[in-house]
Amino acid sequence: MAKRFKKKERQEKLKEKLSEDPFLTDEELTEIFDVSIQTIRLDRLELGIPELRERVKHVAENNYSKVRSLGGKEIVGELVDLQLGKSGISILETDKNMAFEKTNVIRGHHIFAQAESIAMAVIDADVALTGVSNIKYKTPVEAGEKLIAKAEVVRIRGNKYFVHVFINVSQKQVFRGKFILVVIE
Amino acid sequence: MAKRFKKKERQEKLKEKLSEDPFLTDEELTEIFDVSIQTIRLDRLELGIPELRERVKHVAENNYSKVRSLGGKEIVGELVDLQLGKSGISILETDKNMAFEKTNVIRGHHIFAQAESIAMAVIDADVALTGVSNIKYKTPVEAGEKLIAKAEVVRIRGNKYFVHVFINVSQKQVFRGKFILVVIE
DNA sequence: CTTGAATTTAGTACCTGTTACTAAAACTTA
DNA sequence: TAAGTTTTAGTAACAGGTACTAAATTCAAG
Repeated sequence: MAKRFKKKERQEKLKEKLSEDPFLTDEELTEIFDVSIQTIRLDRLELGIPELRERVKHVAENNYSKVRSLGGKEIVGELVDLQLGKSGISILETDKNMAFEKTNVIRGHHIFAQAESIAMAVIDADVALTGVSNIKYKTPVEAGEKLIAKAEVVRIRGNKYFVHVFINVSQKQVFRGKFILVVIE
Repeated sequence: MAKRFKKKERQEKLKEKLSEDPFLTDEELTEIFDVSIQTIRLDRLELGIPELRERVKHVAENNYSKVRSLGGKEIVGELVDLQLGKSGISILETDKNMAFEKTNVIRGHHIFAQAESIAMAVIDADVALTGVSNIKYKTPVEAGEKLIAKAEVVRIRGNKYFVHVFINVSQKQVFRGKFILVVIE
């Protein structure tokens, strides 16, 4: 990696490199492009690319909230109504990060995660999800649409809870699922 | 926030604070606990908590790969075998981040995401997930276990693909699901 | 009340990865 | 060859630290 490009080409490659790996220091870039560190800095300045620490911080910040809302301990979506043991409603605002790039369609597991987590929220206990059946994605959801999930406990048998979840986007149903949750004592 | 604690209590709170918000500088912590910056540093040293930049970097690094594997464009899990239009196998190493804190049981949507994404991978096209049925989580998966997902295309009808996915943990089946995928032209 | 240990504070030198700035050198191109 | 562009060199300063030494303060027990 010691080929010398001229300015424009180098700056293109620089952008590319940094979007691939935002963790590269100016010094490491020096070696990649075989120019002085000043040149790298001028390039970053011209391209409006912030310094390493800022880049890392952005990656961290973006994903910090993402992790909290998908994979974190909190429920996916915002809980707006809850009658413990009976029913609950949550709202999830979708965005581009949850969608396929080309089609802008929300990835299924985000919808599933909302459904799963509202189902668990209505049961106030340590719960294991052991069975789900009869899931249906009725229509694709686009980034930006607001998902409203309603969960209802329909039957309790021993430590097993049967919960139905329906998700709507402005009156139109986009998802339904029947969950079987097992409470762990 | 200017109450003075003694060492042990302060260190407990410090750990808590930083796990809530790892972006706090020593200086900000000084204000929170109303002690000198040296004390904060001693505390971090004793508790083995790295400096701000390291913390931010860790958040960024963790999520950089996490986002690529959950929510990102790539598939969830590692693709180890693929016969396009027919079948595929992926492996997902689970960890604590994917699990419930108390029970150490992997959250359902991670398993679902792996299943969904291997199902989509076997169909080489822009695909929308419109229907899933007959999902079953047979046994809870614990953090650290390795999930092996096998997907198989069982029927094609027009632009609809019927895919079965089975996920095993060391021979034992933990999940099965039937997906209906619609190819977008 | 005093002595000794634990705890906290103060201060210095040094580190990394930078910004901001000045100035010189090296190459293009007319 | 002169002028302009691009690159390099070098300096001071900054944030957010580490690592270390030493002094001041607090606390507990005799």
